[in-house]
Amino acid sequence: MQQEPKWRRRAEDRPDEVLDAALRLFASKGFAATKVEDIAQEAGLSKGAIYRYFSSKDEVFESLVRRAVAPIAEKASMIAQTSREDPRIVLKTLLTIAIVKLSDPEILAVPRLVLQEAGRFPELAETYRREVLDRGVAAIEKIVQRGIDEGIFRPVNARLAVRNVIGPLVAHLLLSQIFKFDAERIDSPQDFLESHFDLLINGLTPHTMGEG
Amino acid sequence: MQQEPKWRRRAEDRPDEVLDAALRLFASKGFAATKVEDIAQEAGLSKGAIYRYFSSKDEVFESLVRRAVAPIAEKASMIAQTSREDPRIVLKTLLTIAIVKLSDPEILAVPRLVLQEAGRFPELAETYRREVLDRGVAAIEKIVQRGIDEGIFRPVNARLAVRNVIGPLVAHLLLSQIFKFDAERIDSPQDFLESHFDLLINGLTPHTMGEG
DNA sequence: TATTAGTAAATGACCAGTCATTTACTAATG
DNA sequence: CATTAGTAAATGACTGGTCATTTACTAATA
Repeated sequence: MQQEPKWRRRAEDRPDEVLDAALRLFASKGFAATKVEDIAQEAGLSKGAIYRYFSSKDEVFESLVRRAVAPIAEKASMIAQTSREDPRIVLKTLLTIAIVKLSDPEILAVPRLVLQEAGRFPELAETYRREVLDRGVAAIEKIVQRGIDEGIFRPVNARLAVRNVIGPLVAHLLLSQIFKFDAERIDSPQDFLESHFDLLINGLTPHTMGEG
Repeated sequence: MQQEPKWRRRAEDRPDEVLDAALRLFASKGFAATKVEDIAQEAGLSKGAIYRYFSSKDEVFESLVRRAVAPIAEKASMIAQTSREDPRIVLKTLLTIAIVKLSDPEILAVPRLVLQEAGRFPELAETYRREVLDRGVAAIEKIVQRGIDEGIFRPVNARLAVRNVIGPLVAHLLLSQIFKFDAERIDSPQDFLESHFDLLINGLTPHTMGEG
């Protein structure tokens, strides 16, 4: 009888599988604490085989980040030339998408890792800043500015207001995902989003009566 | 002629000096990439001497964090039973203090490190959450709640609103300090603070006319 | 069979932690 | 006060283990 082969040649799929495995491990244990052998095992491969596809452990990490960055960068650019809809709706849509995506630990892992390892991989951090942060921030700034121009928002500094849009989201993720803050009380993403959006829009809205 | 001694016995000062040195190095290169020998050199000591004061590299890190946490925990507790002043003023004062402190990279380094190494030091992260985050968040929540009770703020969910108070600050630090975002354009802490406070208070203020 | 994906074992750099030894300081004693 | 015995602080060479990377070989497949 013919034996099943002990392993198969699957050169096409290997690189992505290695990156998937590495992401899972880096996310839970961090870059330094993850051995190349761990990655190999998680990917169902031998250690040596990793080096057929990646020249070093560092390169695994860099590839990982670049793979994740590419689609985000595209999406952010599209948002920039966004629809003519009410900017309040656009903001809420964006925030909803962002919180849904980032509530998945696997997705949150990449920005977390970039942040974590920014010291050891300054070029990578720079790439991430340029491809993701710059574009994302620019997109939001544009939306806020349009709201101001259309008289829907007060004439605030749009660039600085961006921090008020994304900040609470970051804080929420930091507290709930990373510091396991309030793990018992259930602050659902929906509740948070409602609260944040309410405060944000109320803060941006011109209230024609002067302050007391 | 009498030689200067090659070293001096200064057992009193050593531990703090070691922690100072470690903080500087951990902050710039991260925990894993910092060798015990590096710390020793930075502290003007030999590697072996480190082990007279700390039983391991891990313990150096833990001591470092605990030393930094203690005074913050105290301060946060005091803020909780805060004055009867206008909660808007109290919030602005708090935010001002926070941004001034955290704009010093040496001070920001500790929460950054805790965040970075939360995976490898779960107990430490837990301690930090309990001693710093829980108390800080509770203090801010109390202030917001008082504002609501006194009719100065709208009846929002105070616990969730905390994220809108601290979030933009976190985002600002993340962008400016860590990702060197906008390093060329000068978004001074003051400008940011003004913008944030304006949006925050406007968001919290009840505007008696109904919307639209 | 030639080529290439893959394995498993070897290599060597690196580094946390140890320890035998040296040096600075202190206190007892004449 | 001078000598010296005692002790704590500090050194730096060394060790043992851990990995990232390399190499020598083997199995799959075109």
